[in-house]
Amino acid sequence: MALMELKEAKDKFIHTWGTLATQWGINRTMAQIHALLLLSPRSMNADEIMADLQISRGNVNMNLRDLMDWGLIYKQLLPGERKEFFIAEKDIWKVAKQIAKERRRREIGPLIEAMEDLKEGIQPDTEEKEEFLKIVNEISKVSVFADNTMTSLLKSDENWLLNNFIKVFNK
Amino acid sequence: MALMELKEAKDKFIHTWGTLATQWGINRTMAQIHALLLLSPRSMNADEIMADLQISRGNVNMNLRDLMDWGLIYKQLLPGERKEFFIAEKDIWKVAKQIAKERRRREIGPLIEAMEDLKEGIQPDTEEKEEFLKIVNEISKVSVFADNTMTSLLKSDENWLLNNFIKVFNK
DNA sequence: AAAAACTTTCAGAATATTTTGAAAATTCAA
DNA sequence: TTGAATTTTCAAAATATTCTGAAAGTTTTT
Repeated sequence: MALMELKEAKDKFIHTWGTLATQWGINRTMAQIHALLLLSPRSMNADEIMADLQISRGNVNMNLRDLMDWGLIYKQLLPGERKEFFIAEKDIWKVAKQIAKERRRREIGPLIEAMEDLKEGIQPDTEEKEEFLKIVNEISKVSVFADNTMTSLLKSDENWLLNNFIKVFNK
Repeated sequence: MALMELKEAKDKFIHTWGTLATQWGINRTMAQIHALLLLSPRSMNADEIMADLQISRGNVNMNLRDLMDWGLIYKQLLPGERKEFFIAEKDIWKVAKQIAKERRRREIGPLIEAMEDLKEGIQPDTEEKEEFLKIVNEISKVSVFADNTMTSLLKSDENWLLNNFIKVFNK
């Protein structure tokens, strides 16, 4: 890409972040607000975000709440200000961990639960039922494994250690 | 959940798989066809899938192709049959790896590329631009790390080794 | 207590995604 | 070849998701 001015690059960042997000099952506007706050050196209020991204108040409000649920932004009450201000977590490692954590909770958790339910509902008293349970059990095992792996990665704040482990594995 | 008959359990499995899939940004019908084939002891053709899930031919055709792109099902040409038959990969570890691989490719790849583009477009000749590049660089680092981690996990066919590593980490 | 400042809600509108099904294209047997 | 069987395409319809903006709710100031 050719040389860009800062404003242009920031817009591209916000736009790109929004587009990629839809590919990961995240709402585009939520991602754009997140990107905007990530790039903003100071906290912003709803009106500023509305003006910046040209979106409605309701939309901003809803997505700010979602972003807080995801643990990606914080509410900041400034002295002497009635309005609420929002600031993004700037430590990208924390951001990544937060996203991974949330996705683990939303994507793997329900899968494990659903498989447990199925296991409990079926008595393996025929060949067919055994076949079925075999698959359910396998999925159960794999999802518990994925869950554990995620948890481990998230717990390891010593990234260098993990990093080294990974490098060895790559050889 | 109370005791279920096999048919009921299979339907629940297919339904659940479809619902969960939408939460991970995957098309519901694609997931249902996948679930149906996972549970089917024999390969199925388009007409059978249409009848089973009550969906149109076009829909079945499109999603079968997507499932093949994901590497989750295979086309099977049976001798003496004009119709194409499809069979799912039954090894759940392979399925999980395939899904992880595909998501890595679709979700992390474009992110890395986008950040590289931004880095190239900006000259760090002002304080502001340096700030911006710092964030882009951080995201770049984190996504390359995530990419490597995924790759390592995928390469390790010796699951026991990884499993042990993970257990140690959990202590 | 009233009013002003601000946030939240939610029904309807706008947009995006998925699905249908008939027509076009392809494959294969005769 | 021809034509029957099968697969693929794609425009329009159905469905699902997201967004708007005005009204309702809340908090703070006077």
